Amino acid sequence: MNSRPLQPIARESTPCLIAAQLRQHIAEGALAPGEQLVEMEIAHELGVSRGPVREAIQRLTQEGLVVSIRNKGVFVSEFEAEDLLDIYEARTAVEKSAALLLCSRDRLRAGDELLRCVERMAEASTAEDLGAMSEADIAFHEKLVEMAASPRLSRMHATLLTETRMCLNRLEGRYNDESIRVSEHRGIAEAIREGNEDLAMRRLELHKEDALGRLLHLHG
Amino acid sequence: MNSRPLQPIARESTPCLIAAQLRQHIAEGALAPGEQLVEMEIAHELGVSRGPVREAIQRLTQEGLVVSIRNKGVFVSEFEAEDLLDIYEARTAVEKSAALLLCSRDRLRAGDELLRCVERMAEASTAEDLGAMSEADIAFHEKLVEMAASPRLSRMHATLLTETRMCLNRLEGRYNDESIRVSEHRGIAEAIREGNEDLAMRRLELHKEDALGRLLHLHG
DNA sequence: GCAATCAAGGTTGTCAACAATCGTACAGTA
DNA sequence: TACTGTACGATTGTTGACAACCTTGATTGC
Repeated sequence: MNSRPLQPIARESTPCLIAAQLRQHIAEGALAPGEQLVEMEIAHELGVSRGPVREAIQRLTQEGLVVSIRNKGVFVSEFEAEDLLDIYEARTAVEKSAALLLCSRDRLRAGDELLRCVERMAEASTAEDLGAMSEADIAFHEKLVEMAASPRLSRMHATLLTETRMCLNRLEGRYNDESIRVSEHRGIAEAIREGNEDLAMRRLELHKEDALGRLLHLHG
Repeated sequence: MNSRPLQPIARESTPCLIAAQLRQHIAEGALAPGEQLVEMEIAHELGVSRGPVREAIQRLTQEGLVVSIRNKGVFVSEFEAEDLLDIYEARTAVEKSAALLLCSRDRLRAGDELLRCVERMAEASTAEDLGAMSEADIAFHEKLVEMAASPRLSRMHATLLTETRMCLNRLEGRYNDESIRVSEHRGIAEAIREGNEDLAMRRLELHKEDALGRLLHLHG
């Protein structure tokens, strides 16, 4: 059944693996905003030298997940209300563009795939599993952009999604209208499936404002 | 007259300076697509060790300006027709979002500022200075996003602009309807100044398709 | 003539040590 | 008491050397 029995081996480089691990820790909140990342510490913990660690941290710096202060250290970024606005603004910009591409190319297949993501959200919602809920939420947006098959949009989106995860961590379990959250996503998926560009745009815009409303309400 | 007599000093780090220099060389075409960048060579040329150079190159890799092949080397990215589509798609996504922000915030000031950029384009056009023309073109788009005051949109856009520069280099002096190019930009600026969101969107979309049409015509 | 093998060269990947810089605590002085 | 100067600790910034790896070309055997 395996169409490609032998896949080209391409084990990722050490810095890449380290960066992925750190990224996940930050997204999950294991490394809290404001916390310092010490090169030597991480290096010792992973059993490698400072070089690869330094390279990994530098990637996170460029992604904006951590900020580096010369001769002082690197720290996990802290988000202000301003940043929340910016993250969601940028993310929506990318997703709108992706949705437009899908509408004019893969409508049906994309719509169905997204509806499948919505189903997983609904399941998590009825199970009242908030962690799975957030994961499914993220997965929906990831899929949306991924299917647009635009390397640059995807790359920009990946960073924004990590930042979104960081935001969602902060309000984990603190908001409760999960049904709205599910139906919003379903609305977007259906609009794309129907190829109704204007509707998809409006619903993505609404989704952004809704999420921001919730986040800023908790933040302020 | 000086409101801030003492500005906080913040000289950029060595890798940052190196990256900027390499980026410019790539954008200008001094480092042609496909060409190899050898760490040791660059290090020796700049009088530093491989460390900072490596860090700078790594930034360019993450920006997608160069591709790195393990144990072989890093090479300036080569663009296929597919990439041209992707670059302009992503760039327009960012610029549309920026334009919307400007429409609902800074309309008049932004519009005027952009019209000033258009003036510089027009001057370059009458002087038939194609280099200045391209620079003014880029400056217009840079200003557009910069004024939206969104750090994330700006960061994404910066990379896309460098890639755009690389594209424009290839057709320098090979297309001639400069008046259309100027009027397209003027149209976008005016739509923003008037706060006409729909019109601005349509004109940005048109601008993208026009540019792509020219580029792909020369490419294929 | 052709294929497989082997060696050489070059490039990146990794490492440990050293230098530069910054923040802080503490003592000294007006 | 408040301010200045100084020494210390910690962290990053930088360097040169070494190891791993891939590519390439020549050489050998068939």
